[in-house]
Formats: sequence, C-alpha cells, structure tokens
Amino acid sequence: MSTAPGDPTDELVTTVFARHCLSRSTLEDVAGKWGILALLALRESDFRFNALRRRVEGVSEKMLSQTLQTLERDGLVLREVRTTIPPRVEYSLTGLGAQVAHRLHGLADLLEESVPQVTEARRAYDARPVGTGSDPGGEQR
Amino acid sequence: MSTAPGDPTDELVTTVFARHCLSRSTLEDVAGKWGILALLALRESDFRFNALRRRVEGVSEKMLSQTLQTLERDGLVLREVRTTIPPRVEYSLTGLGAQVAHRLHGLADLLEESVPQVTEARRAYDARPVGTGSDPGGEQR
DNA sequence: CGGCATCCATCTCGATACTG
DNA sequence: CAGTATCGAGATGGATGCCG
Repeated sequence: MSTAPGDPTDELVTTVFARHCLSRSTLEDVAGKWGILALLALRESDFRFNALRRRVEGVSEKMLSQTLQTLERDGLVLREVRTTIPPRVEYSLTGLGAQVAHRLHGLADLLEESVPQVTEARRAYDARPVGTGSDPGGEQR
Repeated sequence: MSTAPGDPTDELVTTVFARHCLSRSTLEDVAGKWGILALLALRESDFRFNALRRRVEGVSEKMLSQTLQTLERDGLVLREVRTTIPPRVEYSLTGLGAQVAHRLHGLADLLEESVPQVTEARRAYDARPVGTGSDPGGEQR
C-alpha cells in the first residue's frame, strides 16, 4: 500500500519521499541552501574558488567549500587542482551535474518570472487579519 | 561587471545570486529541506495535514506546518479550512505551485534515474586515498 | 590562492507537551 | 485533527590562524 487510495497514479514513482533513499539525500545535497546557487553559477562558466565565492553572494568560505565537496562527492561537480604557487583550483560541472543544473535553471527561471505574483501573494497573505473564514462545507458529522 | 569575463552569456539573467532578491528567497522557501517534498506530494493529490505528514517521511509536525505556511504565503499552496469537529484542512497546489512542482518533479525524476551513477561517484570519492594528483599544467608563473 | 581546523554566536530543527 | 509553545541538540556561519 505504497500509493494513496484514489491516487491518480501519474508516472511519479520515485522514492524521494522515503527517509533513507539515496535520491532523497542527493536531493538535499543539491537543494541545500547553497547547492542550487553553486550549480547555477557553474552552469554559466567554470570558476575558481574565490571567483565562485564572489558570484554566489553571501556564502561563506566554509559553506562554499563544504557545499562543493558534497557536490563533488555526488559526482555533480568536478574539481581540478593545480598545485602551483599560488594554487589554482577550477570547478566545473560533470555531465550529470549539467543535467541537474539545467533543471534548476528552469526552476530559477520560473521563479524569476513569477516575482510579481509572489510579491502580490505575500502582500495579500501578510495583510489578512486572522481567521480568513474559508468554511464552505458545514458537515459537522 | 556583473558577468564574468569570457562568459558565454546564455539567457540566464536571473538575480537569484543576489543576496536580497525575492526570487532567491522564494527559491530557498521552495528548495528548503521540506519544501520540495511537500510540493511533490501535493502534485500527486490534495492532502490533509496528517496524511501529508505521513506521505513525507521524517517531517515533524512543526516543520511541515512551517513549510506549508511559507509556501502558502508565497502563493504556491492553497489551504482550505473546515472548522468542523474534528477540524479538516485541505492543502493543494495553486497554478503557480503546480508549475513549480512540475519542475521539481523533473529534477526528482532525474535524480532517481541517476541513483546508480551517484552511488558509484560516492564510492569512488570515499575510496580515494588523499592527493588525487590532478596536476596537468606546471605553469609556475 | 585555496583551502582546513578551531572557537564561538546564532539559528534551525525535532521531540515533547499543550490548546482549540 | 490540526495545529502552537517550549526547550535542548545540532547545524550554520563568522572570525581567526595555519599550511601548501
């Protein structure tokens, strides 16, 4: 009984809802506070560490480093080191990373376009007094 | 100089990288640990609170409540209350929410398919000793 | 330059308890 | 059933110092 009763049964059979599924942990790695932004940035071009840090406003050295390690571990980001002085480390997307980033770009794009809608929705939400009495049915049982 | 030198200049002109852009805050609302899962679940069907809670494994009452409030405020989720006894609250996607959820579904789907790749990538990453000497160029400058 | 290690302030999250 | 309130644990993020 893994599907809800009356489920329209679209083709979404993923198990991201499952607690310990790897796809869910990957999803969290990607979607964490900085994962999306890092992937989107790398979609524009390869970056060296500090350049990437500048591109993603507000990220700390620590969190960017940690985020990139996670993404590298998941096989989404490639890290190339040149042990020169000064060092030079280039980050880029792997094939899989590019596919993920492509999807994220679609999402970010949509949200960008929807800024006016979201702004209005927030305004309306914040403006409403208290019990917005949406109480259509009176079935008391 | 908002674009990196040598930028291929694809059409991604969003400002999600900017610290205080509304699209970025919305992105964080959506992509937070539970936002994605809630939206994906609601894509399957409408849900009442506890049913949704069961669908999204591991979410606490508090976080689900908080997540839904945020999504409602952003205009992605609709909340319908029936003040009967016992109370009955239905959650569903708005038009915008459905668009967002559609994108997220694509992402989740991709990650599902990529489970083997990610598994292997993690294994390889964890197995490697230390300095995976990728040091192609010796340009010391 | 590109890190990692440590300390420390803060914020988020989750379990529990309580309300309508 | 559908939440809110509270509190402790852990994650997050900044500052600083060190290393290759």
